[in-house]
Amino acid sequence: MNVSALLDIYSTLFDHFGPQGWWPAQTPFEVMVGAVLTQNTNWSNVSRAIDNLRADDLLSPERLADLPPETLAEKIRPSGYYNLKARRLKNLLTMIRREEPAGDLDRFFSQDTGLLREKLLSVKGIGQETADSILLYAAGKPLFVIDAYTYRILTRHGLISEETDYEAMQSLFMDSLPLDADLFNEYHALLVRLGKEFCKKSNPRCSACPLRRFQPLLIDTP
DNA sequence: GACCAGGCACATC
DNA sequence: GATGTGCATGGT
Repeated sequence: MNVSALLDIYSTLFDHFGPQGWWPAQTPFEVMVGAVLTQNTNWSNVSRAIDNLRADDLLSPERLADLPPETLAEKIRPSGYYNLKARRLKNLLTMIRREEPAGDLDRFFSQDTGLLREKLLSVKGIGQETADSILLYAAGKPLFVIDAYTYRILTRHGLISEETDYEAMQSLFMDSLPLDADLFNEYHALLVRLGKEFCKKSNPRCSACPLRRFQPLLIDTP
């Protein structure tokens, strides 16, 4: 894997799908909430949960922090794992309130990226993908987000081994591409788009995949 | 009814 | 350190 291959894949995806306009949210705080809610969950379910919060005007750090955990859980029920995710959101809100009592997210995000990432990762329920999603899509930091689709796409095309971990995949992109938040934003969104349409866990539509010329290992199962 | 979806923490060996 | 399991809804 080298720079030109990664850029070649990017161009191919962009030419095929066009700009994805990510993240699907109205505010940075909404991105943070969505990043937690979408853990191992279909976005359409997350969207319902966020609609519930928006309908009650709860999409702010202060108002969500003041909400009883049971009430929060009920609001986000459609996103699945709702008790777990209510706790995770509460953990995140507690950290933010400790860092920024006024709930000033701009100020929070103006910190050093590495430090910010550590603070996010220290929250129970925020792992690498969720942290990086928040950093890229809410804070605009140039970090490449790795997810299940990225892993599946790269392994199925024989571009990485199945043992490759999160950090190694992230380095793959970040060590060769320019550290550009707009590029990383679009690239990750395009990989998800490709994953949803062509690289599902079962029944991959490999023969119609825009990246088919990159795959030495074709998996076109009946 | 089985399988899947933009993870993560924790138990157990 | 690797591997397994709980968490849960809604769509296909």
